Amino acid sequence: MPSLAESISLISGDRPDHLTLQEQVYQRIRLDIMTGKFIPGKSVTIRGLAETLGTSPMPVREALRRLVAERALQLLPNRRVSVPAMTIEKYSELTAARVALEPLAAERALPHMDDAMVAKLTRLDAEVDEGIRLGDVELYLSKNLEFHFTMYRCGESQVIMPMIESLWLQMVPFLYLAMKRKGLGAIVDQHQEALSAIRNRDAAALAQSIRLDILDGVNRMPESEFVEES
Amino acid sequence: MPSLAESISLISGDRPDHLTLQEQVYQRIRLDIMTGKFIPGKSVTIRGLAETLGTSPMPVREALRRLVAERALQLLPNRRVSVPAMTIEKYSELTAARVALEPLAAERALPHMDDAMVAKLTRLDAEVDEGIRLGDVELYLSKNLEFHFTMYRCGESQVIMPMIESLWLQMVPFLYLAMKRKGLGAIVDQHQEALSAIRNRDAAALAQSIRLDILDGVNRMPESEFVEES
DNA sequence: CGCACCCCTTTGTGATCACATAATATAAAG
DNA sequence: CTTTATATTATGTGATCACAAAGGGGTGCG
Repeated sequence: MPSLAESISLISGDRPDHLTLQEQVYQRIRLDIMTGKFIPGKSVTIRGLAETLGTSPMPVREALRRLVAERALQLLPNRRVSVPAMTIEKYSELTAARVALEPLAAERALPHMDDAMVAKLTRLDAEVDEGIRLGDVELYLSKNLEFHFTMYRCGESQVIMPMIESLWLQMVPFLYLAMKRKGLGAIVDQHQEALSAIRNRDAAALAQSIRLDILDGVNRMPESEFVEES
Repeated sequence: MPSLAESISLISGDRPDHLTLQEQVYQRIRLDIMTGKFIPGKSVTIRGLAETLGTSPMPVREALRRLVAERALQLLPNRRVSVPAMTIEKYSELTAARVALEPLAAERALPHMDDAMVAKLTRLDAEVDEGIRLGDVELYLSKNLEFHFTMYRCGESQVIMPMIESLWLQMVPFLYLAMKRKGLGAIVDQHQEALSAIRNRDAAALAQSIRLDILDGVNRMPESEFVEES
């Protein structure tokens, strides 16, 4: 199991006891989506996936429907599903929504973060840097995801977290493919600033560092990566 | 078909051509949820709903799963689904998320609103006031929903709108029951302020009026309406 | 009177089948 | 060779069945 799979499993309810088949299928398909295994626009079929995964069409059906509801997949007018293509408009919307919600999640998490959590986040940030240094897209994306979600989860937000998860579910597949094609480049983040804001118990500074972290990473996306229309 | 039904159908894709059975079942169950037809915490069964709606369990199954993904229903550890009870923490989170997203949606919609839209919103606001004056919960909730969603939809936001829809889906059932029990009272809103901000093309003023509109309505909720824990 | 055990029912999950529709390949006509 | 018409296949949707697990109820024992 690749490293990205473990990190992605941080998203949304990982209840090991609750291992219904459709849940496993859901996790697997979601991982495949986030690591660019499906070509955007090309429709995925229930029976095809069922045969690949060695199950009946039933669990696949429910997993696909759930992923459509979470906006990781789109329902075409033909009733078929596919990975949606990324447009500039959608990307800017995703960014705007992230800027609106993630600083909020970080602020709500701050009171619940102790020294051990700061240490854990510091370690994760080091691994993010390692990924950047090596140009390892999987490592970078997985550890960056872990950094953000580990932080936000401290807030125990039952409403805001699922929304952030949905946003990443829509954003990551595109980032994965774009970075795989263009390389990581000289990515900068605001993790250090966020960490020192946490240590100082400075909610405003933390929120601001998260805002900048999102916008920093985003503005480096060349236009050539997007498709034309919705 | 009651008035609330038509307004609620403003939420999420209403494609009349696309009338698969599970879609109709979904719309119907969603309406029942928002009008308090299910007791929070009491589990709803697939077969029970199927019998009530006169279909096989299949479409109900998919509709329920979709509503769970949209957070209108919750999945209990027993694999059963129920309308989640409202807690103070959840309500404050819903409010925070609304304050974060809805002003954003309004700002994005502003450039696309013409005089006809202002006239339509003015008419809807009058109907909202009528609902308040009559103490008609259904009328108030449906027209208030229409007012907000008609405005936000002008922005053609494909990412932010579904998130706002999910928030209302979680909020409205609770409001419905609380207002039915306690009455509308002297509800105040910021619709007039929003309308004049639109006429002046003042994005900041519009965003602020939406913020206040959300917080105004929210702070009037007595604590006695909530349940104890999550 | 309270509590544990057992039986019957209900329920969610997964598999299989049937059908209508959309997609694709094939063939015929220009 | 292109294009249109046709036939064949593939696909989503809905229904039904099988099964294991959870719920509920009643009885017997402590």
